[in-house]
Amino acid sequence: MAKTTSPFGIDHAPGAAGPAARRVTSYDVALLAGVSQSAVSRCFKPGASVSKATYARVMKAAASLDYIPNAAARSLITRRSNMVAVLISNTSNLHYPEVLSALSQQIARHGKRVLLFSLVQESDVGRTLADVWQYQVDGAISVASLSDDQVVEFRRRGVPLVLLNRRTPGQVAHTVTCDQVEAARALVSRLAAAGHRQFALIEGPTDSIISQERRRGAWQRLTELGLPAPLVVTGQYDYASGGTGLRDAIRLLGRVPDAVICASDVMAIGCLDCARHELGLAVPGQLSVAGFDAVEPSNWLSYNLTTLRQPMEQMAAAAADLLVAQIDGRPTDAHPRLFSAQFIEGATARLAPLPPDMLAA
Amino acid sequence: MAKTTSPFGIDHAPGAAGPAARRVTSYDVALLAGVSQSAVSRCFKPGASVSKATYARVMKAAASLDYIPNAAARSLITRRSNMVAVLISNTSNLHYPEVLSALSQQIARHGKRVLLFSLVQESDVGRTLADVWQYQVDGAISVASLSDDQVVEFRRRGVPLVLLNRRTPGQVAHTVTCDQVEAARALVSRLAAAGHRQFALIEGPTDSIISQERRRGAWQRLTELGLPAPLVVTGQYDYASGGTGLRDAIRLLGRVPDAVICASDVMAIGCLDCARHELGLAVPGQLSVAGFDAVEPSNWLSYNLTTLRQPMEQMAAAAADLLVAQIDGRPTDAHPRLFSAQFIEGATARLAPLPPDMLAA
DNA sequence: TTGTATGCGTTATCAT
DNA sequence: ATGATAACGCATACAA
Repeated sequence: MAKTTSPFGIDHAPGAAGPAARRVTSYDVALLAGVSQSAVSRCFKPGASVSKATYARVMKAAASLDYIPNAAARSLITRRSNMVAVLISNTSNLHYPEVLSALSQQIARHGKRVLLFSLVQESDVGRTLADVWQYQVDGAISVASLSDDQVVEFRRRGVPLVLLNRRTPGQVAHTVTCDQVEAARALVSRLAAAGHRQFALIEGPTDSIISQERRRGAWQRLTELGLPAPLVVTGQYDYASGGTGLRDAIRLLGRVPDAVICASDVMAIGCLDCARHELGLAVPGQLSVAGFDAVEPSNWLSYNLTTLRQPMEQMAAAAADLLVAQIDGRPTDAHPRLFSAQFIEGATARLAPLPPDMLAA
Repeated sequence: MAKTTSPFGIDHAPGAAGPAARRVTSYDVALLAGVSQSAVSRCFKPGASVSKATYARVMKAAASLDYIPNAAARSLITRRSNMVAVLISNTSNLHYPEVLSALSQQIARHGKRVLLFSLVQESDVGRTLADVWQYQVDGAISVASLSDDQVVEFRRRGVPLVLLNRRTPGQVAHTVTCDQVEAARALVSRLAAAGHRQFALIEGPTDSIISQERRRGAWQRLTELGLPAPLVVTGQYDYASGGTGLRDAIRLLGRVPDAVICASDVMAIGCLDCARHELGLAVPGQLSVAGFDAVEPSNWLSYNLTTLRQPMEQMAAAAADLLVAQIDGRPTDAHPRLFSAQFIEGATARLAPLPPDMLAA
């Protein structure tokens, strides 16, 4: 605690910091407290059998030595690292901050920590997985798409896995998702009821399952309502894709569509800006625009976007709970946790009030 | 790899997943390869002394057994966990995603992984620190403010530390920062040169050092230029603070200021939206607005904000390099890594071209 | 309740 | 280049 007197308030270049003064172990504490090492160990295990007296002496000694149990050593014997791997890619993940901080909070509630595997591309999972095994994580939450083989490998290695907002092609795994099909259907229903007929969809990358489901839902509902097939263009979930998507749609369609549904808010915002500032279109006067995710900017005055919010907090909590249940060996049924998106009316789409049963359609 | 035939493609509830089939160890590999366990160990250590022949046999055996070294056991003896703690709060950190993914990439370049300590409040550091010690991380990067005592504790425990975009009150630590004073000065210079006289500053939380430096720089330069003192109001770095900040400023000032400098882009955007959509002010006609950070939305057509970009990629790389240098015991001088912000002209502030020497002032 | 002894899976040391 | 052996720091079964 003593402050030094060098001009920098630092003795040496910090980091030289004394050649790693031997670490304080439970033996040191035991010696000082006059008990055995196992007694010390027990004192740090909640619900162990220790007398008040020794507990007090041990804790006092521990405090005076600044003793803190070594998680590496502990995990070697307990086979619990208290770490959870989170696989996530920033590029294809729209609410990286919300998801990650929500996950981190929820995982911390269970006394575990997030070991972050941040992918540049979602397709980098393969190369990353070997690292995941090394670190002996207790489980993993993937916000990136996994192949069947990868899911199987988790199972084979006995590492519990939960997919958040992703699905696997074939293999069944524990998943926490938001019902994208239902959300897209509800959106189309509302727009159709307000008189929109010609739709355009600006999608995410073709391999994005979420985007596929959103398209499927929209398509389904349009068909049911007997409306013309939507024009579909592909984007990258980013701002620029919204603008180019709109231009492409108009060109291919030979006219301005009645409504554009974008697979992400950021694309919807790009579309909106392009419509208003570049094409001079009135939104929602001449064109309705809707997005997905309810990211923060969608709520800003300049946009006030019509969108659908996923209950991310709850989903993160569900994912953490589900994972920890598996880790603890508690029975966990395989059925997917499915949440519903919340419709945010916004002001970028012309909407008519609807009978409630239609909303659920 | 064999797929099962149950209706779910799953044998049991996944996660039951067989009672933790005994882990494959280096002994198993040694046995299969017909060598000693130490031979196996050496094969996984880069630059160890192994013959081509045994290396091949070991690797083959390892592959067939799916062997992967156990990081917990390794770190116990090597005293290297290959994990770096990252302390960051999402609320007070404006570019959480950029920072975090940049840090993760850069740390991965050094063969290490990020153990995430996501704080709800920056002030939660204290409670979090005990966890950091437990996990035996090789070092830490803090994007949250640390007290002097906390910095000292890192040193005492021999855990290398780098502060990213933060400083400590007294203690000197390794820091990577962006020169906020210079940035604010440059901004004021440009605005003053274009004729703005009455400034308002919408700041971040009073304990935010970054915000303090930005104010100091702005104030300094205004004084030098003989301009009236700016009106200062405090916000929370969020969207709403921008609007309320602007209203307060106008009320306290009795008029609309010539220019508002916001301590974050998000506040600047809030200010902008309030000015245009609620107060009906023309920006930059009647009012100039500028922000800091160049977050993605600042670049969107609806805003096109005048702001200053911090070179986050480079800063993250510098932080990672600096930390790893300390971890590896390489000499590291204590002088802070100071980056310069890049001026983004945008279209929300009336600007006049300036002689280049004035920009540096 | 407490202490003794053993093992977790690896790397490091030291012979050979 | 290779193998035996000793740590690393802790938790646990068992004896006391």
